[in-house]
Amino acid sequence: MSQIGIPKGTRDFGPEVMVRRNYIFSIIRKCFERYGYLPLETPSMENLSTLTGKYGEEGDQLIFKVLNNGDYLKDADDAALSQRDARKLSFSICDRALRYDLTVPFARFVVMNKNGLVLPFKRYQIQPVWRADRPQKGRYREFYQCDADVVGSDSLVNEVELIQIFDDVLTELGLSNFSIKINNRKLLTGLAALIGASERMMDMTIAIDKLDKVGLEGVEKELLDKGFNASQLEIIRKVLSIEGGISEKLETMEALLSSVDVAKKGLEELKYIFSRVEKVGVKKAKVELDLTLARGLNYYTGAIFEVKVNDVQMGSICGGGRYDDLTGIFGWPGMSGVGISFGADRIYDVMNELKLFPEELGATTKVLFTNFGENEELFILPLLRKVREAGIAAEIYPSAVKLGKQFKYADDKKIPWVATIGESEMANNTIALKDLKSGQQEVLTIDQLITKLSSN
RNA sequence: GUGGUCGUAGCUCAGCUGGUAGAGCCCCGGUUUGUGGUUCCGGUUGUCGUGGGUUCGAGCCCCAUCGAUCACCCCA
Repeated sequence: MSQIGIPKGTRDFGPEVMVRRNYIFSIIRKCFERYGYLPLETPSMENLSTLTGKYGEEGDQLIFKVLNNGDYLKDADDAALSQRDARKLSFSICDRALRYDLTVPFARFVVMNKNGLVLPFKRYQIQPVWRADRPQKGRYREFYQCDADVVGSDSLVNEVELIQIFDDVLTELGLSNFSIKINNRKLLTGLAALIGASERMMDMTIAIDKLDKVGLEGVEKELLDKGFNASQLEIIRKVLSIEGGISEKLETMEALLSSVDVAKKGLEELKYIFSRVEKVGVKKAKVELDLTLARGLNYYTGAIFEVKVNDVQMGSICGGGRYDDLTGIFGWPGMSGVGISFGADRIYDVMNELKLFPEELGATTKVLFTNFGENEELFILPLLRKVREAGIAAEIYPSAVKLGKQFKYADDKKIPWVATIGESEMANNTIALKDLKSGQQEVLTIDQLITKLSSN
């Protein structure tokens, strides 16, 4: 047994997987560009201080830290070292960390470049992120996020368009049974205020976020454990029991929460978003108002989104929301932003499970020229150049092995055409072109071959 | 961080109540040497994850360890 391997939660992507991944990425990228977003890349590493405190306590612990170079113990925290307090110690021996998401590095970029940006600034970013989580189904330690964010605009038109992007991309990828769940953090803030537990809003939201998993009773139990009292539970239960369509839910919430200004604002925002989405229409998405949606990331303040595929056992494949003051932490307050993120790896897993990848993605090389020897090689090389210049992916088998082996290579690599040139073809200036799928073979000139393969 | 399941040829796995390892696929060669995928014949492959223990004897039982996987927490 060999001992080589790769770190837990990471993966190699072989050619056939990469072809499919690129298919996903290209559809997402094209859609982002159709909506006016521009590309951005940031470094894999950020300063540790840039990342800490943005993802909640739980999130901070999942940040991969990078050990300093050189004599990194020189500045180590002596107290932490002697107490073997690894967490505390890490801050004195790690100045950098791998990025945990794309939104925070984006906010950092915006602040650093505030003088040169055209506002509102719309960017997209497709890069890997790292989380020191324990891997399981659909959860990796290195995975790709595909983000689109806009900062410098309060307009809810952005929210509406981002919902359209979810719908456009996932529909184009062939998904049909998925739900875009929408909520607004302001409602949760308002609810917490109403029951007099503003400072414990996170505890509350984390508990009610589990409604579909543990049921109403489970949620109430968790809330009780966390010290909420009966009258508080009463109100929360009312909210969680709200049923019906989007407008009914909104009306009921209004009746419950209209005394709280924040909540009122949140309800107005939601109404606006839903009415516009309805007006513009969706392709395949089911747009839902999910009052239990909370989302763990600390920085969200307004609308929040999550996308789930309904017929596959898998966590959410996309997320997003509005954050009013993410740039404020880096010294530029008042810049509201909103963004979404596609989890490419989960989308890949879902599409794989549902067999949604098109068949023909595998074929890259279109035609293989067989190799009989040096004379033929000399004859073929110029032809090959001509074929490639016509935009046709072509290759020559690099050595003159048995013909059967060369055909098998084409077959294994799913190359659809094989061009054979031997003595008689050279004499007549022709090519024997075989269609591996049908088994048919015909004799063509080079120009006929190019015409044929260009139109296929 | 907590818990469950599983580690046998390159891959997927079998191996009965403990008696010194198998199948299919893949790969390689052949089927008279310019035609793959289909048929037929032949061949290679393993310190049974690692370390220890029980036993006359362990792939199988016990302990430890590492790895994979699933669930919880949280999240894409």
